[in-house]
Amino acid sequence: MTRDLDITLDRSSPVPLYHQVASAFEKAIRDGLLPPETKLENEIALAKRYNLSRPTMRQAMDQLVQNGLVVRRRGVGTQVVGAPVRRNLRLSSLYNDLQDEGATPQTTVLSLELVEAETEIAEQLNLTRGAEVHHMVRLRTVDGRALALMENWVPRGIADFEQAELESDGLYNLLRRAGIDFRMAHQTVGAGAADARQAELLDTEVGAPLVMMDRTALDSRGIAVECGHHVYRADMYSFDITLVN
Amino acid sequence: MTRDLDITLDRSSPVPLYHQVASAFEKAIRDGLLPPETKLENEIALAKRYNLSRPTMRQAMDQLVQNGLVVRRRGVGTQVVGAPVRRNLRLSSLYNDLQDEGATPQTTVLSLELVEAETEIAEQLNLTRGAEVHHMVRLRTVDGRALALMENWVPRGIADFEQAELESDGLYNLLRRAGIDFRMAHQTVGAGAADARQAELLDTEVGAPLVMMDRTALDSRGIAVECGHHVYRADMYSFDITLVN
DNA sequence: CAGTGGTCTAGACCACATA
DNA sequence: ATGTGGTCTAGACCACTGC
Repeated sequence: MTRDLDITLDRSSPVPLYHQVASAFEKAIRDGLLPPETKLENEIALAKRYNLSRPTMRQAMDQLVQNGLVVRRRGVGTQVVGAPVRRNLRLSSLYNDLQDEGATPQTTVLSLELVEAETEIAEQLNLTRGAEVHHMVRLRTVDGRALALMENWVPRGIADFEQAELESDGLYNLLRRAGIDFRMAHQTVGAGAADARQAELLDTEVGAPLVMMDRTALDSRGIAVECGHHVYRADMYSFDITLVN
Repeated sequence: MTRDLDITLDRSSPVPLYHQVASAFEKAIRDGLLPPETKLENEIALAKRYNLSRPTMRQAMDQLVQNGLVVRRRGVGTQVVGAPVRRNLRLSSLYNDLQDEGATPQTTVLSLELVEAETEIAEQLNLTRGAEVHHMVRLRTVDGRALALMENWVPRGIADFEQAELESDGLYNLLRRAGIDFRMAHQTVGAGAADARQAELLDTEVGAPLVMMDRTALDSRGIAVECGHHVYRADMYSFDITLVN
């Protein structure tokens, strides 16, 4: 049934106990120590085993459920899911595949300027029209092959931008270093055909299918701090989503 | 600051208290009673106000956070998010728009048969190759306009399929009625170009951009019960995603 | 410093699934 | 009948934020 995981808890660590436990289980599942469909001990026994209260143990299990690693059934128990994230049917997530193989992504800044927000952007960022925003266009390549064309807007005053930093660390790392605490993002994923400019930059044909993604990111105050419009070559990128409940 | 929401709790209801509270707040936020950036009372006061313990009140707030309606900051408080889900930048979620306007979606079953699973499908559903699966192809239209071509597979023995039921109620409702308790789904969203068959059925041109989605759905036992490959006209459909944390 | 959310405890009762 | 997860209580201490 359940092997006895050898979990060592550090009660003086700043890492919450439920997170320490959840991480240990997560690792065990990913490493195959707890194979698919394995039934876990019940929550009370687990709590006792690791000297935790039941609510704390439950919080750990909640995290596993949220991450799609286990499934709970009332009156029955908790099991490791039978079907881990599988590779795609017809869609190729080539970029991820490349990453796994140690390919080197590179980013080139095509444009970086301070502009007045158009109506659409102002709405996205909850600004008055004409407010100043940083606008940047970047091209991402992997092993020299064009992957994505990324256009982003950030309200003035949130951070300073330098081309070199943007190219070496990425937009999100730069913003995080500027003190932004991301909490939420709304994304829309669709498709479209490449226009002349996109086709040239992405080294493909006019009319070629592209994955299109729009995003608005909010910080810990619930305020929009960034929005972006990204297009990816359809043969090199796709989005993976796991829904729970 | 916080208006006093008039929430009536039914302690004898099978609906959990935290869910009753969360639903009331959710409605208040969506109705504009609690405008964006409104600061809520602290958790202890709220618990007291509604005669709940703090953990129960917290569970309610957790649900609001998870749904992207409020943001919490330690030492500061809880606020309604400043940027509710906005309309798209360049992507048009036309299908949703049509739905809002009361358009009538319709489904036609193009094919429905019991076949032996190909390797790819068998892997998706965690079956041995050659196991029998129901295979169906459906065309969805909205107000007579072609929207999506949907191909799905379900292991034999899970449910019985009838064309009429599939067209009137949809696949998921049919499976739910057969006792399937969906818990989790892995989705991959990408793009591609229409081939001849897709172009004809979706009333578009060969090479036209399509949104492509692959999905595997798991039930409460964590076992794969359905997988599908759907393609949508790019000018009529996109996926909305809200990420938290 | 005061106020907030984040974590944790030690129980309790209930609804549901399975035998 | 038994065992499971689902819910709920009434506290406690801590870490962080802002004044």
